[in-house]
Amino acid sequence: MPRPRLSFDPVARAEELWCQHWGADSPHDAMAAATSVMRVQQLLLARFDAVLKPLGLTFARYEALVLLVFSSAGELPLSKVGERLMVHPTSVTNIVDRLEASGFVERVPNPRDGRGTLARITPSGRDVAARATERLHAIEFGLEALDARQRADLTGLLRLVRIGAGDFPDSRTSE
Amino acid sequence: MPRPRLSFDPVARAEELWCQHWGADSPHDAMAAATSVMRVQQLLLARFDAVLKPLGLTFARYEALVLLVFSSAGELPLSKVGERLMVHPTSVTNIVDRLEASGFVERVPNPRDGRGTLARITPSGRDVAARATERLHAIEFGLEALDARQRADLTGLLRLVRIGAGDFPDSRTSE
DNA sequence: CCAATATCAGGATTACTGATATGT
DNA sequence: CACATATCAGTAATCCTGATATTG
Repeated sequence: MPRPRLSFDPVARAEELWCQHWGADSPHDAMAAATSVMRVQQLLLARFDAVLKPLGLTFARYEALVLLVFSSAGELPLSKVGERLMVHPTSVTNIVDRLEASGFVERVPNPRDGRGTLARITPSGRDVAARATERLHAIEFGLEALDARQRADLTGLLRLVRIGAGDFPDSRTSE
Repeated sequence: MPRPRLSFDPVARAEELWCQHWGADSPHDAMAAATSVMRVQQLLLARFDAVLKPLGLTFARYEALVLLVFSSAGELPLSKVGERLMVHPTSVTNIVDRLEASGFVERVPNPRDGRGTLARITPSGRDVAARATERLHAIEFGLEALDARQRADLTGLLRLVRIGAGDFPDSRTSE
């Protein structure tokens, strides 16, 4: 449905030129794979933000909201939110500010740590999270082009990359 | 080598909770794959920017520089740069501003179109691009965890997603 | 006159640094 | 006192809208 941006595969073209300029012994296959990740992320994020915009959400705020929906009490310390979403503490403050201004979360002091603050999801927040999820389900998170097997393969390959980059420890190794 | 951020796989955890909250018939596999793309992109970009920072480059500027290195004459219209990198015209202006301030590119009027401007790479720009590429090769673009087969598989799967999102037309179809 | 090419002004979002108030 | 948890001020990077001068 979307109009193609280019008349050729930019990743394949780049890999070809890479070999010519920097040698066939360069890790051109890694360059092509990494470039693909970057480009797909751009394409997916653009689609997600377009779908969420009418609801007053960005994808970052949606992720924070879902984290709260999934928590047992509907609330989490801001530090936990930042850790899980890999965002800077000051960015968490900003994101929660916006969500609070929209009435989707509220700040409450952490009863178990006087220094901390909890973000607590509101009924309105749960409602918008459900509607946003519906919309993302409708576009299959931008992955209509992949079948179940391919989605699992993709997740598995990226899982290896995440372990290699220290996202979480590989439970199958003794470390 | 990097210290793990979490003690569990956040993507697997999310997929589990997704089924509990929004049903096993939801496209939870697409959610898991899309979330993996987002997370890997964050991890890779952080590594790339860390490696490029000592050279005075961000990954976005590096990509623009490589585009010029690969062009036959070492120069391209700014509009072409934006198209290829999927960045907004105003962002191209900004990126070229920075590269020009660093002495890595220069602006010259487009002799074939009086409205346009070319970004032309300088000898200094070619030098820093080569050194940056060396550094990225040294970390195998963050994909040390994948072998050649896995890199090709990853690129192939993401190619399907890109075609589905309209990145470029599938040459095997008649359209 | 209409369309394309930058560029600029201004606003929005997120990342980061450094400083700070508070509490463990 | 050292450390952790937000928050704030300020800067940087990028995206976007709208306006503009120039040119095709």
